Parts: sequence; structure tokens; C-alpha cells
Amino acid sequence: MSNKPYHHGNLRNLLIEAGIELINQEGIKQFSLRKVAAICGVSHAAPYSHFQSKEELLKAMQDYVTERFMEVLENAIKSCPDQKEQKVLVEMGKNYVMFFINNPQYFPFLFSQSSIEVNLSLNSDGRSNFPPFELLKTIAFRVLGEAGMPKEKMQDTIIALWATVHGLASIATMKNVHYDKDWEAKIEDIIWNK
Amino acid sequence: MSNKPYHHGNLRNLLIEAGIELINQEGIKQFSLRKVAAICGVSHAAPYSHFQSKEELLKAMQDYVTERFMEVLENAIKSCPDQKEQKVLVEMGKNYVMFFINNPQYFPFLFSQSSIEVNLSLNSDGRSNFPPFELLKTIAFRVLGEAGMPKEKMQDTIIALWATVHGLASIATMKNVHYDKDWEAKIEDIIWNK
DNA sequence: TTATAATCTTTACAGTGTCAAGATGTTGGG
DNA sequence: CCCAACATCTTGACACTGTAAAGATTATAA
Repeated sequence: MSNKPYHHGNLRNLLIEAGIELINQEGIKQFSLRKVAAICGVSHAAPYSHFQSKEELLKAMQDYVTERFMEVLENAIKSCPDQKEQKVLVEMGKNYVMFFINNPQYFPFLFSQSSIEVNLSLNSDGRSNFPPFELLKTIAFRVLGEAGMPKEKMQDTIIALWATVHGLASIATMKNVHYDKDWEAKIEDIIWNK
Repeated sequence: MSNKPYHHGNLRNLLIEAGIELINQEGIKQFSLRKVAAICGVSHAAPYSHFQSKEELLKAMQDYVTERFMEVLENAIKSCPDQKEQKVLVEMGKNYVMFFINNPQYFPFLFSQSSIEVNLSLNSDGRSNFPPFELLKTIAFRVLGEAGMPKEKMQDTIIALWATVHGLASIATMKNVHYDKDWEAKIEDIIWNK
């Protein structure tokens, strides 16, 4: 195992962070391996010591962003210590959307090429490789169950909830969105009124 | 004006159709100008007689796909001649999602680079450059108005409706979606229960 | 210390978007 | 009918991309 500096410091992590920085500044369209290498001050082939291909670096970057996304969702859960009914779901939804409003480039970056596998079934043997959705499923399953919702309706409800916040995030991160009110409050209303 | 064959037939339209075919087969990631030119049997620089850049060809292809999308939405409206209450909205939503389930590559193609401008206000001076959303807004505005919904609530409701179907389309077109029931019926339920 | 392995550089190659110059066909005015 | 203007297409070139191979450099372990 080697996660420590060899020659040039911990180039692997540097590439990931510089890559994400590049995505934030220029968008996924302008991203290139050679640019990231140049930013890190190494030759254009150096990344191949840590990643087998451009896709592998992108995958590592996506995992990193997904971890930040998870933290934001977990913050929503922590902010509801009592976890009154569906309040925690609304908070999660709000944070879901706000994460992408605060980092608009992340939405197409995470979801456009989309190696994300989706499993909508609620039993534990059906897992998605996208942890945020698994978290949302788990919390929603518990909250809705405690609220007395029959298992039949739960799957549809959870899909609808996910679709709504996911769609809001997608729409809110398009170009030139004109909206006359405060997003954060508005999103909360929309999720509540579902 | 010249929409007729000059040298090589109507290369402009050929490029658009071949480009969309390529997107369908290999996805947006594998798309290249030179491939499309080769498919059409012309030299690699020939497209520059009809499009100023690769982006312009992609834009024309998006417009073409958007027209097909509009036809599908308009079919939903025509299929509800009585237009009973919200039935037409459910049909539109169902067709919205099914269009992308039937053509999974179209979703990232239309929405990833996303030159789409969004205007969520309901007065006519706020227009999106994405006709499907304008159509959905118009129909929803009329239907919900007839149902007696106050204008205050309409904006949120329409956004929520759009976000839900848009999110469903996004989720349904990810890789390896496992779902244990029939999409078409399920989508209808989800939209109804909103 | 020395051999082995990990890391990085250099060089090379095919594929990409785009531009400039020229070739080829089309059209309209004399 | 002819020729000039024009639209269309080809050829060649350039910079940039991802990636592979070979070699150089440095760390690790025996």
C-alpha cells in the first residue's frame, strides 16, 4: 500500500483535487488529462502511474464529489435530532437540491455519463452503486414506515421523492434560470406539498 | 434560400440524421465530426460548409430531437379530446418520461451540456428556449386554472410537476435500472398521486 | 549495497476540431 | 451560350487530445 508521497508528493490526490477544480472552473466539456497534469506540474503521462485511463481519474473524482454530497445529506439528518415525521425528508431534499445549486458543474459531471446503477427495490439485496440514493432510501423507508405507510405505497413514494428533488436539481442547474423567489424556501415548499 | 441538393445531395440534413443515429448507437461520448462526415461519405471538413463548428451541428441535432419530443407531447394532448381535469397533464408526463425511456441516449444528449435557458415565471414575457417546457407550462396553466387553483400556487405546482417527470426521466435512463414493475403504469400512478 | 518496484519523463502515434487554400460543380446575367 | 460569382467539397496542415512503450529517476526492501 502506498498513499504517501513518493517522488512528487501525493500526486494521486493532487490530480483528483486539481481535476475537480478544473471542472468547477471550466466545466466537464473543457476537462482534459493533460491540463490536469500541467496544473499539477507533472508531465502529461504522469497520471498513468495512478490511473489506467482518463475515465478512471474521472471515476475517482466522481467518488470524491459523491462523498462531499453524502456529507451534505448527512448534515440534513443530523440537523433533525428529533426526526419529526417527514421533516428530515424535507431537509434531505432541500440539501440535495442546494448542493447542486451551490456547485452547478457537479450535476452534469455526476449524472451525464452516468455509470450510476439504480436499484429501486427496497430489500437489501438490491443496491445501487450510488450511496446518496441508498441513504435516501434507507431514511425514507424508516420515516415513512413509522408514519404508517403501507409497504406497497412506499416504493412509489420514495421514487417520487427522489425524482422530484433530482429533477429540481437538474432544472435549477440549467443555464439562465430565472426564478423570482428564494430557491431555498421554495424548494422546501415544493417538497412539503408533495 | 437553398434547401435542395447541390453537389452531394442535402448534406446538411444528412449530417443531422447521421449524427443522431451515431448518438443513438454509441452515445454522446463517442460522437465526433469526422465520424459523421465519414458516415455521410464526405471529407472531414465538408461539414464546415453547413455548420460553423461541431457545437452548431450538435445544436441542430438537439433542435431536431426536440421537435420529435414536442410531437410526442402533443400526441398526449390530442389523446385527451375532452381534456378532463388533470388527465391531460398525466398523459403529458407519461409521454415525457417514456420518450426518454424509449431513447435513453437522448436525455444526456439534450440536457448535459445544456444550453437550455429556463424561465419559470408564468407571464408570457418570460420564455424558455426549450419549447417542451413552454408547452407544459401553457397546458398546465390552463388546466390548473380551470380546476380553480389560485395563481399563487400554480408556479410551484408546475415546477413540481416538471421536476418530477424530468427527474423520473433522468433516473430511468441511468445504467442498469432495476425496477420490478411496468414503467408506463407506474409513472402514471406516481404522477397521479402527486 | 543492491536488486526490485514505484514513479515520472520522453517520445511517438492515432484521432480530434478547425482553418486555409484550392478544386469542382451550380447558378444567374450578359 | 458563356463566363463570372458563388456554394460546396477536398486536401493539407496545425494544435490538442488520450494512450502506449521505453527509459530515467527515486524509494523500498533484502
